[in-house]
Amino acid sequence: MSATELQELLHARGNRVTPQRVLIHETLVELDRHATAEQVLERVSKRLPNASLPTVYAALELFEELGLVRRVDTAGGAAIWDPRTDGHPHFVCDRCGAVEDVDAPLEAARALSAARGQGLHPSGAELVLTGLCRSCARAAR
Amino acid sequence: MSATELQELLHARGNRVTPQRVLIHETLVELDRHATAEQVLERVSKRLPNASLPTVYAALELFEELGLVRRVDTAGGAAIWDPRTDGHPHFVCDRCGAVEDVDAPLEAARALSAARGQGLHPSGAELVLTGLCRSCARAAR
DNA sequence: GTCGCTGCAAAGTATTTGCATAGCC
DNA sequence: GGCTATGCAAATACTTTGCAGCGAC
Repeated sequence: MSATELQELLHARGNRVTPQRVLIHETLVELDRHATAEQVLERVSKRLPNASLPTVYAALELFEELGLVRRVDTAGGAAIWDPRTDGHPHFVCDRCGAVEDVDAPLEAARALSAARGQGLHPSGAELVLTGLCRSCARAAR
Repeated sequence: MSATELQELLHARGNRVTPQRVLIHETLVELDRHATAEQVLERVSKRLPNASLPTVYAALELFEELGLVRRVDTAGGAAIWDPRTDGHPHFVCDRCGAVEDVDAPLEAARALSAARGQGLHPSGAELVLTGLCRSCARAAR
């Protein structure tokens, strides 16, 4: 998504186009990879030294409503914000907490329809695998 | 799992059989439903007034290693501990945070093998759906 | 000019850790 | 009796909230 498209999206909802929001969005696009709020701030701070963590959280939450990012909660550690729009599973290392994308489709269709059958109104699905990442598996041996 | 089996399992690993552990396990079996650490403590406290939250966490973590419960992290809210041994998806309400079991199989086979193909060593999978629960969907209208 | 957004500080929530003591083995 | 698990308190990590001032529109 371009900066122009972001502007239109924000205007359409009556939200203001602030340098912080533009920059945070740009950072997500540049990273092209999930990141924690802290990591986003780190990059944003280079060009906007006074930016704050609450602002980053507010912007990410807004972007989530806009469908631009997905928030993924990883057991214990910090949540990650993923700019990939396709649903894909994530892997979280039990030992070091590292998060990695898993290259596979999501396969949540049956769960979603089962949930609807139970009277729920699901809008999203997250599949999180846990275990040991490469380096931690090696260290454990 | 019976209390006797728990004892054997603990002994086999060199862990002690304490009243707290037995009671926490019993509570999980009685509940037969996912619960937060706080909810477990609440019930345990009725019979063991001095029981503490750190002890509950320690026991739940131990039981997780023993394969007796699964920890499920729900966005933002407290983690839940699920005594069901079959993998099944969970639904978390975006608005009120309520957690509900989804009655469907897990379907993580492709994700698991993809992860292995990426050199990871997955040992578990959690599928979490988000959206609005019955009452929140009704309130939103 | 108005009103939403930001930055700062502080609060809040969930979970973990340090340490002395109790109690299982 | 030795040593692990417990209970208490405090620390930690992450995220959210309150509020005054700034700046987008």
